[in-house]
Amino acid sequence: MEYSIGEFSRMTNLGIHTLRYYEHENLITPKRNSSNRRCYSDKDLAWTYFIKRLKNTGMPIKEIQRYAKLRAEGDLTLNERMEMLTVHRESLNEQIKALQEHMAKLDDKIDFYRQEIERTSLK
Amino acid sequence: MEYSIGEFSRMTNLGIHTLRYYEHENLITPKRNSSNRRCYSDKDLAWTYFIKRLKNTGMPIKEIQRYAKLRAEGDLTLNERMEMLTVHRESLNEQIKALQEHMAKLDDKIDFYRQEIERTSLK
DNA sequence: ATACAATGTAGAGTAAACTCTATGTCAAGA
DNA sequence: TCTTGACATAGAGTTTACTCTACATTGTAT
Repeated sequence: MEYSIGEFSRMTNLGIHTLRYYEHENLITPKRNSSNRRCYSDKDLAWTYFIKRLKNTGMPIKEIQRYAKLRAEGDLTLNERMEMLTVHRESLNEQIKALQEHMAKLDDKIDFYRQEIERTSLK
Repeated sequence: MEYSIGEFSRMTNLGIHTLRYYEHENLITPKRNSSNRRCYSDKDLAWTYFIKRLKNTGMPIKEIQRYAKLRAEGDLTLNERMEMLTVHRESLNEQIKALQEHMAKLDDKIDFYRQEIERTSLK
């Protein structure tokens, strides 16, 4: 299946402007039809979901760009891409650990507040 | 103990400019000495660490500002502050869950790469 | 007394990632 | 044929959170 930018925008929850911006940055590069309209494919869709995943895990556009470039170069870059993902995996792991630690401290603080409120009878 | 902005900057790993910016935004409001220099206290230090924690868990400055304002108003806002932290705790929890899911998908992808590289003998 | 390093303020500049505006093209329905 | 409405490009504007510049004071070591 092929989709217009409007359809694709609805499917991916990315604004039309954002999609054009991503294309400008060489992240998502749909085909064009005879009248120069963008034609997004199902492959573009899967790729877009992956881009969103990288973004949601804190990878900056510049680095996604680098990954996209390797991807466009084909199978010869498989090693390099795997390396990128492995490194990113490690940073994700550290992010999670850090957040869990923050969570524990936050819980301490909330407990402290509970006690304070009890003590000063502000319940 | 009291600290100059330079000392405080080194202790907190926040740039001098950032500290002045935070003061401008009413986040950290140190005392001043007779010649108008900032005097940061140990209380400011603990508070600054907490601010950093909120930031590192994705709370925007605007919201930290709101929290700081309540804090400055004293004990009568304990309830409200605890409420804020409880809500934030929930969002942190969801962040962690989302990251863990992303991690699982990333592992799948890395495995896929490993197989592809094996298959195409690019090792 | 003087140089110089740290600090003060006000305001401009930066980077990332969008987001919007102006203007133009084109296919399809009334 | 005329008018929408979706799409096109180029470039300007926005938001967040700093970060830096220019210039004036002040504290301290020589």
